[in-house]
Amino acid sequence: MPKKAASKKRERDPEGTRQALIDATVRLMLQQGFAGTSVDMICKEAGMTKGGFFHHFESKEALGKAAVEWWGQMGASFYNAAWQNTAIGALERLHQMLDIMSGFTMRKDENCVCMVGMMSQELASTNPVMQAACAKELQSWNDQVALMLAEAKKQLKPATNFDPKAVAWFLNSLWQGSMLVGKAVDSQAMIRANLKLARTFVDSLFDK
Amino acid sequence: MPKKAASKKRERDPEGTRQALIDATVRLMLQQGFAGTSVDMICKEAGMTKGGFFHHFESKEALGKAAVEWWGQMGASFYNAAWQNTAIGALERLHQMLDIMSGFTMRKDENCVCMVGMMSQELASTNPVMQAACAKELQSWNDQVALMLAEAKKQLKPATNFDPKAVAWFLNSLWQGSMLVGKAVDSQAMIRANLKLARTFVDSLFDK
DNA sequence: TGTTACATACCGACCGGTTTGTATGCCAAA
DNA sequence: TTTGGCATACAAACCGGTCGGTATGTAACA
Repeated sequence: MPKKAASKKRERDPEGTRQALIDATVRLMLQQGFAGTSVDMICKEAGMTKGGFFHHFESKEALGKAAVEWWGQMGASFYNAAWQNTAIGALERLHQMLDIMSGFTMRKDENCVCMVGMMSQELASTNPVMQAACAKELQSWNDQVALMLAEAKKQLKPATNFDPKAVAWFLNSLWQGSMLVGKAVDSQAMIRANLKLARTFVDSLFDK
Repeated sequence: MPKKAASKKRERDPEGTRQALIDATVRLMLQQGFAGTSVDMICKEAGMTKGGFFHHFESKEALGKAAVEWWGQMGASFYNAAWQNTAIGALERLHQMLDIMSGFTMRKDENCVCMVGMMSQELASTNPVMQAACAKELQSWNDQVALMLAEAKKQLKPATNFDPKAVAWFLNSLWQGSMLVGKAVDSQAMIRANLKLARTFVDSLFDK
């Protein structure tokens, strides 16, 4: 969403340059992590020089934060197809979300990995700024899922009482862990199998 | 286990020095990750100099591999209390394992984190040596859990048929993801809640 | 037992290259 | 003519790893 209407053809496109830097960061850090990715590499990947980079971001950390936030928005825009689907019941929405997640494992030449999970694992215990940024994204994902679970509880008979937020954290953790383990054992099929089991777990929360 | 009886007092202790380097590595990398931890820092932490370090390990990567392997042995020695407990049934052994995992969240001044998970997340996609080392540890954990699940299947009536290995990967992923998310949102209680839900999930695989 | 010969454990200076970040200046758009 | 976007050049610290040297232990042999 550009702040000014891009009516004229712009030769200079600071907003685009900034986004190009974020895109390059995501691409590289998803492969190599934060510390393993240098500002020089990011600049090269984005077709930019260091001076230009530091014009847009005051530090590497600030860029990392921006990249995590962008990843969160990006993700939400995918998940919204399920989250906002008021045409179907809450449990079906959860199913649809799991299908979307499964879809992430199907892309050719692109592994199913998460920027938030990677930055959390690497930086959460030493970098408060990045930790807060990651926690925020995980929180908001969780809130959405908990919302659906709470709604499903109203629409259906829960088999036993359960805490929507706790179950959401369960699914959140499973998802992050699946991507982590999937990368190590190099199996996207395992991630899909996990999501299938997650579906039966969610179903088992409700009667019938 | 020294090769020769240590009857005399030894001033030099290469085995101990090597282990001290591994210990220091685990301590530091658990906080800062692989790339975020320099060889100099490790040497300082272990009270050793760089020259000495490279006498014991040919590279930083070799040390990382050794640290991951040591972590795997360390973990197995904890889990064995459950894995090898032939006095109880397989499902009870699974319960006991989940309790052990829960215990990891209770330690003061020590977060519940995993060396294997951290190295996987950071290095699996760029460093084949570390990826293989991590995959091996995750595999062997999984094999042990799958074994218990298969045995439980024989001892009890499964509610529905399930694949022990797939369920083991599910639990493995949940466990890794719980530690990851727990670090980001700074909540060991959430990890414990996840493990409790894992227990009900495992129980739901069997009738009654 | 004393001596010689050698292997092992360890030290710390040093190397080339890379790191994040800065200082400065050019050039096009407003 | 001013301002903002970007490039060039540079700084100072730090990186993994090497190297020459020393201290310590062991084995063979006289």
